[in-house]
Amino acid sequence: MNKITIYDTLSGEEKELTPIVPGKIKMYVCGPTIYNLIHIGNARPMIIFDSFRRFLEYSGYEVTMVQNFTDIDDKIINKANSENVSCDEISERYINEFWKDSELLNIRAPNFSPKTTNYVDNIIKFIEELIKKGFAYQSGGDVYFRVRKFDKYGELSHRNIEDMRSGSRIEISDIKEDPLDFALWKNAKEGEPYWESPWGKGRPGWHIECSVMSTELLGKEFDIHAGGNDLIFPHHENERAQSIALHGTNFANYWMHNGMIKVSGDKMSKSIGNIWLVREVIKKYGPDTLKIFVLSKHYRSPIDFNEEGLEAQKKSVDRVQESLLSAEEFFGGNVPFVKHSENYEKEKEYIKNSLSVDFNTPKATAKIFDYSREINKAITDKDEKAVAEYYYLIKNEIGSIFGLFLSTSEKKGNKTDDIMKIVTELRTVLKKNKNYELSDFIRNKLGEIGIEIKDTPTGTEYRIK
RNA sequence: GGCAACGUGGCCAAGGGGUCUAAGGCGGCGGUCUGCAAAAUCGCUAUUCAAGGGUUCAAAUCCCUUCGUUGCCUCCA
Repeated sequence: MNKITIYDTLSGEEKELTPIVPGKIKMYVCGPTIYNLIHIGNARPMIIFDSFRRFLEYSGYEVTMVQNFTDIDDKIINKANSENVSCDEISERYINEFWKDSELLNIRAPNFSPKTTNYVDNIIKFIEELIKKGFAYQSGGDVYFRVRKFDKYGELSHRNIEDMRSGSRIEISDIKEDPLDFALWKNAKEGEPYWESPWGKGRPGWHIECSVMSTELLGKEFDIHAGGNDLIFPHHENERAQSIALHGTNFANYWMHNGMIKVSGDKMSKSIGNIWLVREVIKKYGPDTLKIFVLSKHYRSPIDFNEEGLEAQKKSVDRVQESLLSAEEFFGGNVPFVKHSENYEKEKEYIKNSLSVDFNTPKATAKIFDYSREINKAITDKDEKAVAEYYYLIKNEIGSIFGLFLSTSEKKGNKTDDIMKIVTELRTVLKKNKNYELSDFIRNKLGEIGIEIKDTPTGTEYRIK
């Protein structure tokens, strides 16, 4: 297996990936709170970590991936109240929609997709243990984590407790022993959903769910914990504190965090209201465009999102799709498999090596365009072997790692093809008779409805845009 | 105020001590092909990597300072 390095937030450096169990990787990705349709800010970690997981599998690892749904939380309660429906109805609805968007993006489902509300018993037990160990205390109907008792607090987000106090934006509360303490269990207010617990009716705090579900599904110590970098503090810091306090293990050995998507300088966020829904973007630009747009930037850098950028990306993706389609037509439908040449293996190595250094997807995706050009050249040269080789480098190597270019040829319907054949023949006759006025008229009219005519030396072709 | 990241061509974006007169994409310019067009293809489009110092035989890459941008410190992917 090739050496893979990734940047680890905790140590602040690139580290070689060494799994706890050789050949196996267990990873936990923080999923969304499901109170709305997902936007492309939510989609970035989905795209990145789905690809990373596929890359690990491509590299020979057996991967167990967990991504949770937070299905109980203030925002869900608010949404439910505003629509006058139950929280369950809200979370079920948006989980459903989440899967639709995932599928549109060609994102594989994780091995486990746990929901917080299914783990309340485990959460209660976890909290009880923390209380027994002195890391948590009850105050009224709430339970809090005693931050100062955990001496590693702040390690992950690289900050120290004293700095945080001087910031003094932390609310002072007389029910907490210390302003830094955070809630493990929240007392239920009037009209809120609740579960029975040793501390009365209430619900889990935000951070505890991930500690519990990761432990239940992956064990007390696992390999990779991932999510957006806005979760580093407080969410991941708190998760880590709870888990290490209770189990004494390292919890997660590697912390991966993706950068934010910004819109003209601001972070894309539901609370600011500058969001782009995944399904809107896909409808307008297609899944491959969105994915390559995301993957052509390094996952830790911020991305500035704008339509011009997507527009440019779409053009590049259309060109690739065009060449794949041409390759299929070149072989009359199906591109035959060919024995991997030395060159093919060399290219595979290049892709693998690029992705093995802190998952450098921009370097790998750049290859798509090189291969696309090679396909076009090979078609011109009638080099069957090369056409097939570069076709499969895109489709089966890069495509399988990133979930790209799954379907190329379904843009044409059967009847459309028949009609177009007639139109094409008509134009050929017209052109033979030098009736360019009429043949151009047909071409222009078709162009207006999005059918592009191309008169090539070998005959007339068309594309539906 | 504290912590962290970043500043590469007109725009997006890799590279992270020598193979960099810097990959790839978008755009632009020119050639080939074509009745014309589109597509394709070929060539050109950063002696330069925010600015100023320093280390080194050698820096876009390391160090310092300044300027600028962003994220986190409160729910957030």
